[in-house]
Amino acid sequence: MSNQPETPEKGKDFIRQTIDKDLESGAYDGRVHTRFPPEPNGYLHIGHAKSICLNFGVARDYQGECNLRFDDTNPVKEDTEYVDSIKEDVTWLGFDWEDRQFFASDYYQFFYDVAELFIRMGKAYVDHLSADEIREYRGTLKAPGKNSPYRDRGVEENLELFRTMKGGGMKDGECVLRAKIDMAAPNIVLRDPTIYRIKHAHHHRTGDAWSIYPMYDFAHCLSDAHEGVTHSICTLEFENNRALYDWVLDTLMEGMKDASLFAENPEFLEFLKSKPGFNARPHQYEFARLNITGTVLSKRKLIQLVQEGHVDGWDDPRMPTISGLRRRGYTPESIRDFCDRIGVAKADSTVEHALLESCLRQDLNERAPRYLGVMNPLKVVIENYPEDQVDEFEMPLHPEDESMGSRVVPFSKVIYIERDDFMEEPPKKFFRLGPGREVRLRFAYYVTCTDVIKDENGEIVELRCTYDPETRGGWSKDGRKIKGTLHWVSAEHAAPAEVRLYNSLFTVDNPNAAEEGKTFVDYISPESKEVLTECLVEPALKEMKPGTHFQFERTGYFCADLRDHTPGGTLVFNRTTTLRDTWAKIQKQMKK
RNA sequence: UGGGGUGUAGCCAAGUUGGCAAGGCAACGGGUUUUGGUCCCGUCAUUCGUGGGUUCGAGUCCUACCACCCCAGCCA
Repeated sequence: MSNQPETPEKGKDFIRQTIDKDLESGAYDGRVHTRFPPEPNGYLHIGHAKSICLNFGVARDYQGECNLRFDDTNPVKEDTEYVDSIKEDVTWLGFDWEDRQFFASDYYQFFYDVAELFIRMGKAYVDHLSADEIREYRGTLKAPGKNSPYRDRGVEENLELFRTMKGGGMKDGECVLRAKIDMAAPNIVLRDPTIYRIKHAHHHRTGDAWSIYPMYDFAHCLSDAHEGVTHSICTLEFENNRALYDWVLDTLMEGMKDASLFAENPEFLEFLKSKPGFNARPHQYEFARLNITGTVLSKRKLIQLVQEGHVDGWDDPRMPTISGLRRRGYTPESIRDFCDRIGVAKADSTVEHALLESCLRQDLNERAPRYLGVMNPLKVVIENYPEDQVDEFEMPLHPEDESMGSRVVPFSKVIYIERDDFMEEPPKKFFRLGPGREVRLRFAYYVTCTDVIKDENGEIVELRCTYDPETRGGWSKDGRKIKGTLHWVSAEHAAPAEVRLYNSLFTVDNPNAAEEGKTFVDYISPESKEVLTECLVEPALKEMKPGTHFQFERTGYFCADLRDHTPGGTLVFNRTTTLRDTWAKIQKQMKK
């Protein structure tokens, strides 16, 4: 990966600007340390890719480090299936956390020790109010809350209760540990937030060792500091939580000043002092999460699509998940380029899907080898071509990159062309094949249509043509102008293939904004997936490896399916995206 | 008693000591082309949410408004 910014003159995003200032002022002794902190409760999607590129990108740009940390503080939602997929996706995107793979659950004992410290400091208490009561006592957005009757329990009582919670001696929901801050705080996050709750649940890593689990706000900042993270980057919806992030860390650092609080546990104080993160603490910065037109990017909605069977799993090529994009044929390079181009800012925004496609096409145009494949075959017999003759044409795999080499494509008397490339009554701007017209067969010959054969329903079933032997290779000495060039396959040599055409999953730009009585699933497009089973492709594709990217000339970019394609067996190709199609654009304009 | 944020072109987004509105995508013209692809050239903000003010000069400073987003989980 290049360390050179693509456009050096482009202004840095606000996070990098902040880091520049920190570096200038000597903060963190010049260290830059970030982390990507997914909760292992779902698959990663392209919104996560933005965060991954930011966090790992910042570390790369400043010769710092970026940790992979699984934020697993809620055992009922999390599973190892997700940690495996997350690791695979981050790696596939091209990032490396080296030996810094962590879990919040690695720090459970540490969190617990901090909680006891807070109790000793009089900064936390066990509350026996029910969940409903806590909500009532919290007040509203505009009205202050009121103190819990348990708020002023003594340190010893709190300690004993908290230890009972930990020891499993209480039922789920019986009580919680709360931070003692301010029930009248204008920021609701600060109204004595819950920091520990009781859950007798099996954790994917710690098993049944714990019956209490810390809340995000308590665990996250402590994890950051524990790992020596300097810049903790998250999305906008956590802006309000920053006050609590700061409170927890500042309270801990305040506590570190009083050695008497550590009388029972002096080595804990030493441990804290030895960690840079508890001396120069991390700070949180928030950026706007990614939205893209024509798709949904919320975990809840993505799960719903999978569970209700609207798509064929997390890696369905229509899904905006990393695994879905991968299977669709997106490259990591194109996704990284996209993340670079959209920028990082604080304004809520929705990026047009066209930008993602543009990044994709730019990358694939450079690297995808070209092949010939016919989606909807129309038989063509070349009447003056010798019965048993087979021509072999050597065709370049890439028109602008000779180093990619070439392949040989056989040609014979009976070929297939694309049905859309023939019109019996062509309009003015159509310059493909029609009765009496001459076109070029790519890298082969010029052919002229002499006859159209139809079945009893009037359906065109076959074309008769003649070819000009003087145009071998697809070029004529006499300088004859040929407007159209068609792709083709030799009937005798072609391989059958299944091609899956994918379009936008939704019919509207913003499926999230559903009308009265509808939800986003009501906007799923019936045309999002179309399976073509009668396709014919050139023989070179028979041995293609799953996951290979290529272009069917004049049709689009494709990818051999990761699951269903077998070299030498069933050929299955996914359409990653179409080529830019000015003919389609002209057709649209003509309809108007 | 509400608090926290954000408004620059159709979509992203630079713009940081006030000095004459980057770039990308899209769109639209034109050229090249054995892919209606690619590539190349050109057009696309007299104005920065709105109104006042300060100043020789304001997207940048002051002020008053407006719009949108987030927050009342024992989710993250």
